[in-house]
Amino acid sequence: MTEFAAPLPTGVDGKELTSRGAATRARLLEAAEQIFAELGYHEASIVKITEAAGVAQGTFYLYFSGKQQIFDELVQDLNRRVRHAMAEGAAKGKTRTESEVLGFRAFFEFTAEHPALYRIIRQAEFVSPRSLRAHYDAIAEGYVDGLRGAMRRGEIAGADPEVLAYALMGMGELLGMRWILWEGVDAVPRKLLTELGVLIERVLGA
Amino acid sequence: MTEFAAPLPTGVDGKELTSRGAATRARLLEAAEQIFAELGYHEASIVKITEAAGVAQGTFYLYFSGKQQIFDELVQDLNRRVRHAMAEGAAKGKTRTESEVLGFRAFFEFTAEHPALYRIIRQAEFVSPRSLRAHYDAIAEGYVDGLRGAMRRGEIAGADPEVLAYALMGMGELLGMRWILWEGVDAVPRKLLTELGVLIERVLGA
Amino acid sequence: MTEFAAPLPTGVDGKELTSRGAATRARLLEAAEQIFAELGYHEASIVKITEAAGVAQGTFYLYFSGKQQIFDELVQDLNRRVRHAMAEGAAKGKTRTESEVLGFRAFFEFTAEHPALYRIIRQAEFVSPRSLRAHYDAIAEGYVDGLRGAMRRGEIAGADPEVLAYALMGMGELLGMRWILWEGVDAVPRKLLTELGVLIERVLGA
Amino acid sequence: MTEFAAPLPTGVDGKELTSRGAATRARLLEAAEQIFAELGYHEASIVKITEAAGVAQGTFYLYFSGKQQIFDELVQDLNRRVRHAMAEGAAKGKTRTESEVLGFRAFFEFTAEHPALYRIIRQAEFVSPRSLRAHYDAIAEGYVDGLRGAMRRGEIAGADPEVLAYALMGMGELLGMRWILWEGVDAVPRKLLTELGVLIERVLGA
DNA sequence: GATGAATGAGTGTTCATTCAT
DNA sequence: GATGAATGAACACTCATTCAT
Repeated sequence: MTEFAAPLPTGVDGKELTSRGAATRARLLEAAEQIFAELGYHEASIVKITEAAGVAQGTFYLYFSGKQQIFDELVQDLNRRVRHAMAEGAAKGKTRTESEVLGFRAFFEFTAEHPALYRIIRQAEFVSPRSLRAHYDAIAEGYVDGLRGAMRRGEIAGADPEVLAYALMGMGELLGMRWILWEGVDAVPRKLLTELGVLIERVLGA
Repeated sequence: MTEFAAPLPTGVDGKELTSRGAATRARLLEAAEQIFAELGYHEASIVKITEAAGVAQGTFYLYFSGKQQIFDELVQDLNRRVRHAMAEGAAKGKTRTESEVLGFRAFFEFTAEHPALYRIIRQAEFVSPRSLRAHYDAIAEGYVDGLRGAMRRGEIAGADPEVLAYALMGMGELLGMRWILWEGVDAVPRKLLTELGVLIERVLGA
Repeated sequence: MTEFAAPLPTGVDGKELTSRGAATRARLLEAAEQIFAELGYHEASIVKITEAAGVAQGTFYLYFSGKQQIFDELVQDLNRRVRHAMAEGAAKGKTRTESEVLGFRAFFEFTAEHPALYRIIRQAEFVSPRSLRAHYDAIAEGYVDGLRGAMRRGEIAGADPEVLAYALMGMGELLGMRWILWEGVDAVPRKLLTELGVLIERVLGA
Repeated sequence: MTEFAAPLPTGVDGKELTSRGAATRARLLEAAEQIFAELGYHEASIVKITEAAGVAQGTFYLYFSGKQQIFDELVQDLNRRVRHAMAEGAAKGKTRTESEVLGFRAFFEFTAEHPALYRIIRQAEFVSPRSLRAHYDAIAEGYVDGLRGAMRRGEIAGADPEVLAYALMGMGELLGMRWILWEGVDAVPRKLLTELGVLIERVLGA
């Protein structure tokens, strides 16, 4: 599980921080997450972020080298959280196949429960293409092995596992956008979860 | 087919245009499409668009009320084109089921063949949420009836047809992003098309 | 004399200007000259320049790509003016030797009569070293030939003509700084001019 | 020789320093000299100076009241060093006239051997005009008496001794800039030194 | 119909300086 | 004596939009 741990926070000069500094940095990160999710990358501004964090503008640059960097850090953070949630979901499965289904259900539930966070990701296409690709690839990678094993054992139908992974992520994202984000609901509707479970199973050919 | 026709072009004051005016407007629209696709909404600027169109800055505001409006118009245009392509694709199917599969394959092929255009759409989330939702809904709507009919006749498995439609669009988009946009290929790889066909059939339970 | 002519003014995009545009550009250049001379490069700011020119900040960037560029242009302009003044001074000499002396006296008189302008040059060492070197070299170059000829004819004593040119410029500059700039006088004191004439003749060994 | 000694170092509050404090202050001064010479006054920043000195930012203000003050102190220090070098140079002369020539050669050699330091001086025009004038005046003053005496004895030609002093400094500076700084050489080229010796003698009319 | 000069609010970022610890 | 977090005013620069010609 250490693979999901965030690196030690440092100042922009790479030096370790006092607890006061670490707290300020965390406040900025939190504020940025909220502002980016609400306003989008471009409408978000350093002023708005620092105001939300309750610090002066200059303070921002003590901890982040710029707007892009804090965005990238947010994407990485999000990535760690998604993968953590997926691993936890998969762990609940009793059979291997169940694990695959539950893993992707966890992915969906995460995007569904943090729709605001997921809006951040979709911005990355123009802001930081590398981050975007790294994000999807990291999730897919964590899945490909499990899928390959399940195929070998004949538990799920054959297909290119990477294609499968991306297809499932795509499904999850658009479904989350349509029924969670646009509908403005807080909880994932039970009916949608059922529908989704069925679709995942169909795609996997389980 | 009239449903896919664009409205008559007018000036920003709503008046009809001379043929010279209509030509200028068209040049601006074309230039905007290219610039938005290449640079994204925010990096695109009116100067760049007017330069690409070979007109002065002020000319832009003779035909469009602002940056947002031309973006919205582009999204609507794109929407008409996608739906047109899907209808043509579906028309090639001999059975109803084949039509459904071919329709979505056409959707995917369109996004795959115009990856640059599709980048425009994904920007809309923060730029013009209404346009984004209208876009996806228009596509889904055109599909729901066909799916419902196929279900009634037992040709495909039961499921909420709107969920199905969004799931398929999500699949198509992420697959296109991963293998067309990121891979930088011009043509859709045959292998991917086969994989996709299989996945669509599985999702439809056909 | 065409060698001292300034290039046609254009916008930052390289396009020719209307007379209105050319006038604005000239006002900015004038304002910049005054502000740089008064405040120095670093204390000078675009706001101050545009305020002095009576235009909005954005207008500045219609004609100049930045602070450095307008500075460089000012240095080049100054260079043309100095060389023009020197050529005119030299032209008044009846003998070749007299020409050399008068040429350098003209250099000194120019720095003395435009002390503010000359402060701009001395800033260039850190701001735009290329400009600085180009400036001194252009002046020296214009002189070396004359000096070489005079030496050949035995009118002045032998020495490396480039060394001679730089030595004379250095003399002129520090004398101007000390007695014109620091003394705050408007006209060149007659006594200083006499002293200088003597020193030039001595250095030249005339 | 006590005239060239630096005053006792104190903190910004005027209090005497412990040896630890004096050491820190010295490290800062050294770092500042290097940073100013390399980067110029404006590009130099307190952060860079304190980093180079290996102390925290706040420490700077324990010993100096600000950026200007440390700059002024550096200029004064430089002044003491130049004058010391000139006095040593002059002392080597066997006759009075030789002393004058050697004194100015020492001035030139100093600027030539410490070109980086001399860049600091030329910045002072806008940063600290008083320091600049004080610097040149102190050097000139130390020379005027000697020149006057030599004139009275008919060893050198008549001229305003202050004008003479400034003229020589100007020559030396520009020659140093052109052939040492721009040429990037470490040692003073022998040929230049010879040329310079000749020019000094000519100017002095010796 | 078209131009292009002009605007000004807004951006991200820097840095000398202060101060609680 | 030393630290380093925090400040905030200032800066260079961009760009959607307006308008006189």
